[in-house]
Amino acid sequence: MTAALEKNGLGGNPKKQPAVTRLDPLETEIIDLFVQISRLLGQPRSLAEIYGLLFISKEPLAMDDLIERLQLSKGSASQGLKFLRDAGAVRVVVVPGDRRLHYHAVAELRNLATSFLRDQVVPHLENGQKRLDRIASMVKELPPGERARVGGRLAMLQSWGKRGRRILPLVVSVMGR
Amino acid sequence: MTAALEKNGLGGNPKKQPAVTRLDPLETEIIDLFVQISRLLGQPRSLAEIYGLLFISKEPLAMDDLIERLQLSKGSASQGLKFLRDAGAVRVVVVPGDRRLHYHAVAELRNLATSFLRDQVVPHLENGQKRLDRIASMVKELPPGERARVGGRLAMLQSWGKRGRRILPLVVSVMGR
DNA sequence: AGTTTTGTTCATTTTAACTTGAACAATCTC
DNA sequence: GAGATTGTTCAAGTTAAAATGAACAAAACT
Repeated sequence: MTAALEKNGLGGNPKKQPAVTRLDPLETEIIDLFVQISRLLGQPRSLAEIYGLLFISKEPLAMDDLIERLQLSKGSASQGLKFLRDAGAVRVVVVPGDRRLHYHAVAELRNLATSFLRDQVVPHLENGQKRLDRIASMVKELPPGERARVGGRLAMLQSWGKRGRRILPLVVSVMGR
Repeated sequence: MTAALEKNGLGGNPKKQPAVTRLDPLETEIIDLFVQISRLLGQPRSLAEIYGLLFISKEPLAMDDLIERLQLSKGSASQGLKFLRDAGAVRVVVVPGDRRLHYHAVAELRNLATSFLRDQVVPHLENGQKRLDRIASMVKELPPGERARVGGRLAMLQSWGKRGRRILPLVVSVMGR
């Protein structure tokens, strides 16, 4: 265990180092909320912790800060921030006089929803569409009896896909503004 | 042995054992489609396999059939069917002259979407709402300066929750009929 | 140039979720 | 009522996803 995060007492810790600035109860509660959301959306916990802390922090934070306060490994922090950057959920902030990159949370729900759909949902739907096309061509080869029955099921699946795709703009519009 | 799953096409395999009544390519493809959807929705693969095979099967299938054709353990099959039953995604069919329960897939998208939302999404939202209330009461205790800033963030979260809940009926209506 | 700071990558370890199968219960058959 | 059939439960095992941390690269000081 690295010295940096050695002691972490809940009991008051001396002045000295900026030290293990523990999360206060409100921060903890907010982060837990994001962790819960991340489970619903199937995203890893560390992402939620990072985003959550950035969301509630007054000042932009550097990777160091996140590592210390959330007790993350360097690797998790780096990868998590990369993901959140790519998803447009956090933005880099340059703090004068500090070489480290800082981050703040993008809090516009519309942006978040849009990029989540674009990155996590749309690819699945497209992939599913390809698979459906393949299935459709297999069904054509079936003997007539089978073809009728299986064709009915196929039609259902196709309609599901269509409805799924119809939902997307709707979601965006409700999240919008 | 039920007649339903006897034939197996694919390179003829000797008589003797009923053997691994393998899935034909179309069944495989359909099941894979459901497996993919299950990943998007964060449900276990075995659920998708069971539902997928029932979805495309002409006749209702017994647990035995599922175990044999999907190579599942008894435990997975039993638990998977229980879950699907509870979720309203499959229904029990009594086949005269066979003591075993059989199952067929409920294919109405509206039903599926509704019970998915009810079981998997709504509880999260309610839980989140409770957490938000707890957070709101913590924010009240804050010194005025902090309270203003944090209050702004809190308001955002509350509005996210509201929008989330507004989406639900919308989804149901688009999936409906 | 050398040293320190900042950040990324990726092979390994850990964790949480899923699956397994043996024990058990309930019901039917003879 | 002994044995077979059908189905459930749950402790233990397996597996896939996520976290770790050491090695590395790039840039910024001195």
